[in-house]
Amino acid sequence: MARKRSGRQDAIRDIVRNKSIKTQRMLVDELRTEGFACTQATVSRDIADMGLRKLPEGVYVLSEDLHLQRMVADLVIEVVRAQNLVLIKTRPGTASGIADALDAADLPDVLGSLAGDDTILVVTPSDENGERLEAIIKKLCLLAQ
Amino acid sequence: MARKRSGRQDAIRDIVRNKSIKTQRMLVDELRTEGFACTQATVSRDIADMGLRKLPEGVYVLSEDLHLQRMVADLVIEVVRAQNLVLIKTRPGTASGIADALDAADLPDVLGSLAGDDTILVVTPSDENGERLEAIIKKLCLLAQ
DNA sequence: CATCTTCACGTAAACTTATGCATAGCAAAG
DNA sequence: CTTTGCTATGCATAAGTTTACGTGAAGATG
Repeated sequence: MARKRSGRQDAIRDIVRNKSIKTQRMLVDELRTEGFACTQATVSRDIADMGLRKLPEGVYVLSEDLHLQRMVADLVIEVVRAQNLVLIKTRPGTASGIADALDAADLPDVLGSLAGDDTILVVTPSDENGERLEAIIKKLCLLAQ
Repeated sequence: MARKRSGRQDAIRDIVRNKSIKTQRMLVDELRTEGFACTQATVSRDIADMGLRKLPEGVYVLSEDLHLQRMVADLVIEVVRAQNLVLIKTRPGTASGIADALDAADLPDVLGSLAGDDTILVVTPSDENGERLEAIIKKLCLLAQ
């Protein structure tokens, strides 16, 4: 039975990273499409357990991602992708700091990264992974916190 | 008419700095004791206007104080007071950084501060001001954010 | 087994915050 | 002195979140 719960919480992690979840109701709906039927009350408890945060913009974020979130929102200028490679253009001198935060966030799509002065090259396993990572970073860019 | 509003918002600033306000209802009550009669709806709008933040711990904080808030919560070890002087004991090497944040927050009680390596001396106008400042810092210490 | 305990969960209620609508007060224009 | 327009506000209510309570499943224990 604990299996159901932790599976669901894993799913929540994915969903929150990939979509902009603004209410617990939305999260319930997303979970349902992935085969996890539960109620909003349960999601409320999961959110408390997992320490999810709701930003002033009204979006839920993993607390592990908060640091990355702040750095990206403040310092990233542009994100582009070439197949499985994601290039992140940053403010001068900040690339390695962001790359550290990126590594620390331990995203499943990231194989490794290489930081210059104002550019980070991130290597992902496949084009698909690259696409997902690109989407995640771009989503983070939009949030101010 | 704008006078009423800005007076009230000044009062909110004071209240939020000096007490741990957890709900808009509490804020309405506090305002009422200071002669500002208004409803929760109005407070909700004031909070939005002023950019107040509700921390995960459930306490409202001025957004201007957020930076100070984070530093104090992370780095301050102890706060003591001798009359109008407040001594803040910090982690080694962080005193001047915290002092900067303290100055930047522009608290009404602070005349000036003097930072060593792991200690800050803050001078306030009177014993009363010292007491208030002590309370404010101690309040900030309790919050994790 | 029978009983007890614990844990996850749904339901419904309570609580907290945001908002649509109507209005009062004030100011500028006619 | 009206009319028009704008801002701040209250009221009622919607929207969103948390919580008290009860239930059932899965294990321990005797």
